Amino acid sequence: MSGVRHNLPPEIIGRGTWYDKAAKELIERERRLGRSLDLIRTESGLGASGFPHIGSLGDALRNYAVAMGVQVQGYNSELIAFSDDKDGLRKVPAGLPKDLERWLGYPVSDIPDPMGDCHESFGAHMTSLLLDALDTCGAEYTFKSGAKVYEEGVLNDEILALMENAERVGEIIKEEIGQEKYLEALPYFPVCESCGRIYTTHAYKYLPEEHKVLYRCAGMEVKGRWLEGCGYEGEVDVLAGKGKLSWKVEFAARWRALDIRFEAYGKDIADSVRVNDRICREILGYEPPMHVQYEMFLDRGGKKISKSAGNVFTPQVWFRYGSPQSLNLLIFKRFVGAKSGSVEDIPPHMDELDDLEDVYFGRVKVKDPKERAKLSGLYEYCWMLKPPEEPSVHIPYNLMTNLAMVAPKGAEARFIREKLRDYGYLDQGDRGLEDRIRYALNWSGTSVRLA
RNA sequence: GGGUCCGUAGCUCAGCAAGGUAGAGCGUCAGCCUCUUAAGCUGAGGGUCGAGGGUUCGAAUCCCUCCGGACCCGCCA
Repeated sequence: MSGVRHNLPPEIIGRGTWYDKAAKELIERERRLGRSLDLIRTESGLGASGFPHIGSLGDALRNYAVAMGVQVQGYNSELIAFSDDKDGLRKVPAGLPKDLERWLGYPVSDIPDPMGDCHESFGAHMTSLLLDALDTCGAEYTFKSGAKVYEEGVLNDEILALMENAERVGEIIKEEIGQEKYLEALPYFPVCESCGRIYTTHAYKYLPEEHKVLYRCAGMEVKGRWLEGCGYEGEVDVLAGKGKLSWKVEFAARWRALDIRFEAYGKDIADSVRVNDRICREILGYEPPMHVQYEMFLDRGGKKISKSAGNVFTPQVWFRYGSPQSLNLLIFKRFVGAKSGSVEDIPPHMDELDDLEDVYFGRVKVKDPKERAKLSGLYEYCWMLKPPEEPSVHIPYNLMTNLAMVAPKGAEARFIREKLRDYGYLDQGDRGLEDRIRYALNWSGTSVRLA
């Protein structure tokens, strides 16, 4: 038996992807913890204080993918999409009127919609952009508004526990990240009763009998800029939904109140998650959800995508040039690694999705069963486990854009279709061709304008 | 100060979860095809997998150390 392979042939888990492995680990962990397996929830926090970019969508989709993996294993799951719309406005997003500055520090759910009166608030508008993208991508979720959650008192048990143990909370925060602020301050931001802002208040004393905090509107430095408080001294019932928990403890409260079992997060909030894990376990007595940390989306130059740098790349931009499934592919194909997110990524992902489709439909043979399962499974995840019955027509994206660029004005679609027929691309049908033509025309139109 | 990721062909990267004969695209070169196009097809060349150690019958893959590059946190969220 010398020289033989000692490894047993690997069992393929679920659809063979990373998500299936993670889902299996998650279920095993829950089983070990002795918790109910009736409904396994994952969560994603939706930023509501700026235009959602590709990274915001990525967070939600990754967490949704793990929920799908749980379903593949035969269990019920659900993604909670939690809008952080009780957060204050810290900065006026690029592209919006400067006079929004007067709303800095106000909860985004209290600021009027600056983009017409189509939504009930600034936060609602931003949130809806992200939810639209999730819908387009085919994700299913249960939506929660942070502001409403506070109003409805969903987190009240947790808020009481945190206030009553505020001293211990402060110690944990100091131990984990060295920040001493919460040795003094309570981890709660009241909305100032006088001026309406949330980031200018400083909660300094808790009255347990009345479950109220005393605060003063003292001002705070936000994003390198001093937000002057109005000086008001007041008190607020922490169970009345007139404020919010600091992020240092809010995750923990959400996890327990909403019974969250898994949450992936970007490395920018790694410290916060570490603190929240301890708060959740030690103060709230709830074993925190399983976590996986992922890398941020970077642009082609390796820079963090930021609104101020002007390299914002939104899901809506992607959908102009590529299919929702190709965007899902960008997000799903690697979970933890760094990745770029720019328009340059669209053509290769459109082509790569075609390759995966060939594997899924057996038109391309992959010898290694593990490899085949992984590629085929990735394809299914890109379609949110609802892949089409028939493959679409496959045409290299570059060819499409090339034809689009030379097509005569006014007859582009007909020209492209005729050329493709001549080239023999349409012999097997033209399923999905209309979309591909639209993407290519959008692409070439933009390229021409840029040139 | 704390943490994460990356380093594989000229370029951009995949492969690493779950160890089993180093891959793709682009570029280059040779040829073919085509109604001119950043189009298409066939083939070729090209890599001590950042360095060193460890585990192993076997390491790009797992572990440790180091080097180089980048990012995040140390305000707030």
